[in-house]
Amino acid sequence: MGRKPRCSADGMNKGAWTPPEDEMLVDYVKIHGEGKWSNIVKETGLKRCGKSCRLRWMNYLRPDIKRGNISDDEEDLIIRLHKLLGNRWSLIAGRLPGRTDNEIKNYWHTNIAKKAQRSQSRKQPRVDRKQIASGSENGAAASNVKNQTIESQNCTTGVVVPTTALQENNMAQDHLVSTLAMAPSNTHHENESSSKGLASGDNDNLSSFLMDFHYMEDFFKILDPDFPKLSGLNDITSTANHSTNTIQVDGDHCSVSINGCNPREIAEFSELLEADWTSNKCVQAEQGFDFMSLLSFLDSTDE
DNA sequence: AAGTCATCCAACCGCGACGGA
DNA sequence: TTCCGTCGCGGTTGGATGACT
Repeated sequence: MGRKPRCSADGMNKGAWTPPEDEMLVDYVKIHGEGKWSNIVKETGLKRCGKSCRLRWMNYLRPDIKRGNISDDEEDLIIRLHKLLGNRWSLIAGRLPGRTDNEIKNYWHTNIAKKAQRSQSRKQPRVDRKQIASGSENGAAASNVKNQTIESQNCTTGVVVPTTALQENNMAQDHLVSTLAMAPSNTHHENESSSKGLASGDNDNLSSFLMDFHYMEDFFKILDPDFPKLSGLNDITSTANHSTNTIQVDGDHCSVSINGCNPREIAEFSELLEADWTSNKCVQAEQGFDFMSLLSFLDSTDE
């Protein structure tokens, strides 16, 4: 694939942006809108590569950027979403209006991860980043420590609790809804969610269906900015043929079938499930979706 | 006051995905 | 189908700044 030369390779500026450069970029975006970043260089003479322009705009110049400290609520949301999505910072940022993926990523590494590290292992020696960068033996050891920390954040508890009892699943679903009740303000969760259990008799299908979409309504609301078609779940589930909307486990592979969703959305969602959920044993082939395991997964923080 | 250490965060880099020719 | 240009993402770096001695 033809890779463009690095920004520094053709006389482009590097480092911190100056106010005039910011101004040029803002003016350009005002007129032409976002995108076509590579054209900025040609059309404005700004000595920054398109990539750098995009980054500057997305992370700093965008008018809807929220400044200031991450609130407790936002931190809580980040932690929960990270459990669910892993290091998919852009997805997480999509649920925090005004926050950027870079900001959240930085916040995670400087605050949340640190908290986890402290609580996980007070015995670990302090990690000097310079040592890590040096590649020395000590640096390698420090790097290992760092990796361990990161792994500890990527919760891998995944204790699979056998969940055959209907009541248990209902309780789990209630918990799930409340656990995930941190969607953007445009969504809210009603107590009625708890009534969407398996008591309808659908549990006969548990062996083949991961879940019925009735039970995942709240979850999909959270995902809706990325899977917009899923946000119409109310419509889907209110119809009699909702049984055609399925998430199914076949061996180690998740497959998703959703009416009205384009293949790409479905593929992305399938990938999410497979990468983040199946790997954490929240779902198991031939056993259906295990709410209790997901809850264990969500709750198994390293606090 | 000066030097050192620790922290934060803006910016860079490499890679994969995607779309158009 | 292949190639190329572009975009977007996640990991990483390093300069600026504050805290500490």
